[in-house]
Amino acid sequence: MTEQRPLKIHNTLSGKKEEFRPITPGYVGMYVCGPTVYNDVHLGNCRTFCSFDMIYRYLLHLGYKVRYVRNITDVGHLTDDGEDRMAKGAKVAQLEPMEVAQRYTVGFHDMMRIFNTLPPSIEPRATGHIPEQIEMVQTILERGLAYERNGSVYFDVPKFAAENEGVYGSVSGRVLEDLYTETRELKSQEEKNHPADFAIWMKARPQDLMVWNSPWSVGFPGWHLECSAMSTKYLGKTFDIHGGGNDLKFPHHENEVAQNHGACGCHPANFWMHTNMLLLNGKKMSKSDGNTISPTELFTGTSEHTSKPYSPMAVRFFMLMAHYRSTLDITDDGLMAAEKGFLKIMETNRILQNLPVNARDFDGSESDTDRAILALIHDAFAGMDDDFNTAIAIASLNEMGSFIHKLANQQIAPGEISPWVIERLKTVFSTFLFDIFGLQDESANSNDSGTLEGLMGLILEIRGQARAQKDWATSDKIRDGLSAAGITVKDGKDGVTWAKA
RNA sequence: GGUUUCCUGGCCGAGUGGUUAGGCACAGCUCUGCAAAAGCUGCUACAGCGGUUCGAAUCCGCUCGAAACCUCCA
Repeated sequence: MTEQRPLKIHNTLSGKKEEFRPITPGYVGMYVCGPTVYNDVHLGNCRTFCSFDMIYRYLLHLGYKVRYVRNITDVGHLTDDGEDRMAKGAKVAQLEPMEVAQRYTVGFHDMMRIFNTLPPSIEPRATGHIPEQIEMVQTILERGLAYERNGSVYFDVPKFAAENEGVYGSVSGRVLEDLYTETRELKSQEEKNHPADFAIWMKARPQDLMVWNSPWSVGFPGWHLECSAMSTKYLGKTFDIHGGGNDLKFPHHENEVAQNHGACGCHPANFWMHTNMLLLNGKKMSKSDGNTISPTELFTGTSEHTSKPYSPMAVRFFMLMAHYRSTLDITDDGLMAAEKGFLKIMETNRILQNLPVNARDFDGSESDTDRAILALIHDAFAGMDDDFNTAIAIASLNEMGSFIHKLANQQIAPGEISPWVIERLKTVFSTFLFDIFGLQDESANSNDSGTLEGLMGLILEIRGQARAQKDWATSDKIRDGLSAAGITVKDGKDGVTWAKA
């Protein structure tokens, strides 16, 4: 493994950017909390997973061997009324709980594919790791950090906090004393010694459908336990990066740390990364209060919040324009700007990749233009190295784009940019756009593009003949007709090109 | 109520003690048969009030406003 460039990552534990050093040089273990599959994925999930997809891709780009684990939660989440989420969905739809999980897992995977995210290395399911979770409960009990009450097992937060100073609260920044006084009055908490305690094993009630036998009762594992058990199983007791949405900091991640710590006496992850929320109308998107827009609605333009459909890649680009730790407000104007920006940068890339590289033009020196472009390339990577700042990288690419267009328009002389710099530009652009940002050229990607190319070639040839004869009526009729069909004709100095609008 | 974060130009959004981020929109120009595209130029902002500093949008304090978490949520 060769030396990696210094990479800075914002660590929730310290609240600062820290230089990233993997436990094993060249290898990265990354765990990201995945979706609970009891409903269609919503956009907020997509932003988080797109962000971590970009992070995963950049780590790969840097040459790391990454084991990326992202779980599927198909049991254990309790709803407000204490009912298991999977069971609730099942009752509504008259389906087996696992049938519900399966349906939404498939839907989730479809959506991830639409957003062009790479699949994780391992995608463990909570229901597939019940024995591991039971084992962990046992270990925690043996270490005296949990207690059994009527068949349920609760994690003893005060005891844990007393024995491990500074650990509980390290993720969420919460002060233990505050927790005791702040925790709201919740029903059915009588069994707990302390309001801050949480269940690691729940005894089933008659209405619970997804249950397993355990030393304590027939029941099911607590919500936070699956991530502890599965991250340990696949990444080890301590691994490099643990990620998830901001809203999981408390209680989920805090309790996860407590469990891992309680079971093995060590901190599970060196770096905790949290993505920020997607906002709609200035507020967090939320499943429960209806302030939401689904990815499908975004793609079809059927939401009241948008004026037109936006393609998946336009949406992905929209997300990339903001830093992953910033909140991102979804607005129609913002999406429109992103869509334009996306189409333009893809077009710039197409022009760039078609630029001829003529070695004879190279006079052997490094021009000011060369240096300017090289500086921009440096900026783009420096932005990524600084906590994955995609906004900086995009800004740098746009500035490179200006040079590319000028070169293509012969507004700067071909000799002003060295051939090797153009080659470098080509590599940098495709690396960023496709490998790191995970974008796809949607216009190139339709099945009938070959047919379309042929048709367009013919049509534009006819138009060219009309123009040569100054038959503007025919020429404009073709242009307007194509425009109406969604194709923009671009007359350039060296001929005609076209693009889907 | 407690904890934390944020407030950037018409809009979206980076950044951060001293230099125009970038995009979108808009205006003018170049090119063009016209238009589009592309290029060039213009638009130079950091919620308010104090303080620190040679210098702050960037650090500190207060105020206003917003958001997140404290309860399932990415």
